[in-house]
Amino acid sequence: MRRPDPSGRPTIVKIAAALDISPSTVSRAFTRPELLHPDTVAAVKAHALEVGYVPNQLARGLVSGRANAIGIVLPDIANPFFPPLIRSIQHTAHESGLSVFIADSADDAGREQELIHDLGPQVHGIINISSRMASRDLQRLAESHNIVLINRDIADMSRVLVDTAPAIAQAVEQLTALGHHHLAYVGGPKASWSNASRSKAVIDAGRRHGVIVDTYDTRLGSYDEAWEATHALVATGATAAIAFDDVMAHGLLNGFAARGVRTPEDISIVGCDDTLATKTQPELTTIAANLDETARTATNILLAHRGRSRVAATRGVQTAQLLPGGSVGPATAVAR
Amino acid sequence: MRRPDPSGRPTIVKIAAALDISPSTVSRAFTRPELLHPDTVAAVKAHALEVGYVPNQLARGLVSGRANAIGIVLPDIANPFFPPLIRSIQHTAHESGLSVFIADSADDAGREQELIHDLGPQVHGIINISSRMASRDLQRLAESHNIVLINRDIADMSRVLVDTAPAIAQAVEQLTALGHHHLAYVGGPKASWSNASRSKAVIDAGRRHGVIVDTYDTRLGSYDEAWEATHALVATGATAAIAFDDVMAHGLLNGFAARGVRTPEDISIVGCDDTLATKTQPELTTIAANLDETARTATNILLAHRGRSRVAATRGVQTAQLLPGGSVGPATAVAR
DNA sequence: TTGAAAGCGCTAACAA
DNA sequence: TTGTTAGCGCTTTCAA
Repeated sequence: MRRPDPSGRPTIVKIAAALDISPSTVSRAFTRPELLHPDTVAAVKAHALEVGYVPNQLARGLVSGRANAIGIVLPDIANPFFPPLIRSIQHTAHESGLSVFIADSADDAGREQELIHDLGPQVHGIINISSRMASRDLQRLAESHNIVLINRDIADMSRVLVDTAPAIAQAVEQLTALGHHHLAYVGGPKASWSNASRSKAVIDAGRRHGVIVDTYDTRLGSYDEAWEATHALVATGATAAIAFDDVMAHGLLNGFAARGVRTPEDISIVGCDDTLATKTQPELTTIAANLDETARTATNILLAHRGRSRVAATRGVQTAQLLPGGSVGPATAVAR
Repeated sequence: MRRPDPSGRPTIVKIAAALDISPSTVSRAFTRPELLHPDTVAAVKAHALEVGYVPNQLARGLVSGRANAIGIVLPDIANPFFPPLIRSIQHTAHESGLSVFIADSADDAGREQELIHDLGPQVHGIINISSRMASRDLQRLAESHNIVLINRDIADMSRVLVDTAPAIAQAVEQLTALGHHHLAYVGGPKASWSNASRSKAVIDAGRRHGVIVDTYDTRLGSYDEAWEATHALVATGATAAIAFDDVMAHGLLNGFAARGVRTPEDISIVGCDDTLATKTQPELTTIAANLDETARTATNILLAHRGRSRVAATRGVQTAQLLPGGSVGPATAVAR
């Protein structure tokens, strides 16, 4: 493997020397071509292409104090909810000529804080998805960093939220109409705003319709925890379960099946996030939002804030929709 | 939102001035503390912590010509095979104080080439996973970039391969022992080395055991394509299908089910990659490798090559294992 | 429309 | 063990 020695890589100065013009002119050909004579721009670009010139983003960034990049900080890349968001953020950033750093905090709030602290000063801004940090810590970081949150609602911070409450209310309403009087909410990660928000939505809707709502907390919000929870759930007499997300709903589906409890005949299940709804049997009834739009909005807010201080915080909301599948049915008269 | 103005952020020079020492001493306190008097190091670190100093990676990188970062380039972040790899790479890099850029080529070889070309010069190296590029283009890029491939086998380039061939041979052997004489391989992405390698493994093993092997090509290797393929498959008389990956195996499973073909009673299915094997019904028989190890190996090779030119190419192999599930059973005597 | 020169924050010879 | 100095590649005043 051969790599050019440091002096081999084309630079603005070398291009300038080759064309017998000044380095600033070469620089302007890329950054402010409208200031230059079109012929000059053309000549520079042609030569640059020929020698394979790639602008050194480090040197560029050193002047402005920021790399030509943004960062994404999230709890766990492997959760299927995140990759589509990452992809959209990356594509949006790429359109603005920005690269994307990614950092996975392994569900650890301390690690998350450290990552933002270290990465923050190097980039134009950070999109922090499903943050596990305490609000006051986030607010403190926001004093010195450009941060946009996704699925975390903190006053005075810019954020884009996927609002699942209306769809959850609708799901509860449909369930009660189908004769379900005893629901369970199987919760996700403790420190997750989405979980708090969904939990509240189920409880509120349950109260409005006068039905019982049990809440099952989990530590991580994993498939396995949901699967295990079915052991306790079968004993309670609940006829419908709303899960934090599709992964957990899938755990419920399979856990119940392993115990001989059929979906939707014996138990109705509602998921969330639409990560694999159409792939289960029966297909999950779930709740979906436009994640592409969510990601683009967050990225655009971030870029709008870039370099400016004292920007008013923005609050964007994407309302999620209930997607009927085959995992919801009428409550059975027979108590189990 | 308040962000420090450019002059507000602490720098090495400011710390040096405050402590009345030279900037190089401050620099060394972070990079080569063993050269300094312990008291000096302590004083610098204490002050740095107090004023919230974060080293400017851009300036650091400008000197060496490379950012303190590596890049990951892959076809599609949302494919469940990749996120665990990304996570491991990121954690390994973090241990070496490196950040990670991520770039998704949207399955487009041209885009991939562009991403490597633009990102390459800025980083210590690039891990290119499941590359879709032509070999000669990759080789050309490797002349001027530090690249480590995962799941792409090109002579003279460093690479880490997940070898699924032995496990596939074993699967074919088990299937024939169970009376299957007509197999189908449902292929993945056209430009994928893994697909070519798996396809060949199935065909070779089939030949050795004297059984028929049909091959079904797809464009993207998606769940939907696999689902659709079951329409054609039911007519062929094949009693077992080996899919490119678990996502496609899942598509087969559900597609067959929708057509009243039961797994494993009527059809046996083998997946690959272990992305959701335990979550299907029945649980998929699949093929798994140690991805964590794969990612660490690739990252370590990359870091070992960093900054050095003319390094001998390394070829690492992770051998995948067959994981028996419930989706394989004896061939039925009844032809469908 | 172009050029000259200073400087972004840091590291790394070289000197002391 | 610490200081001095030059310079990484680029942008950006200021001047022409």
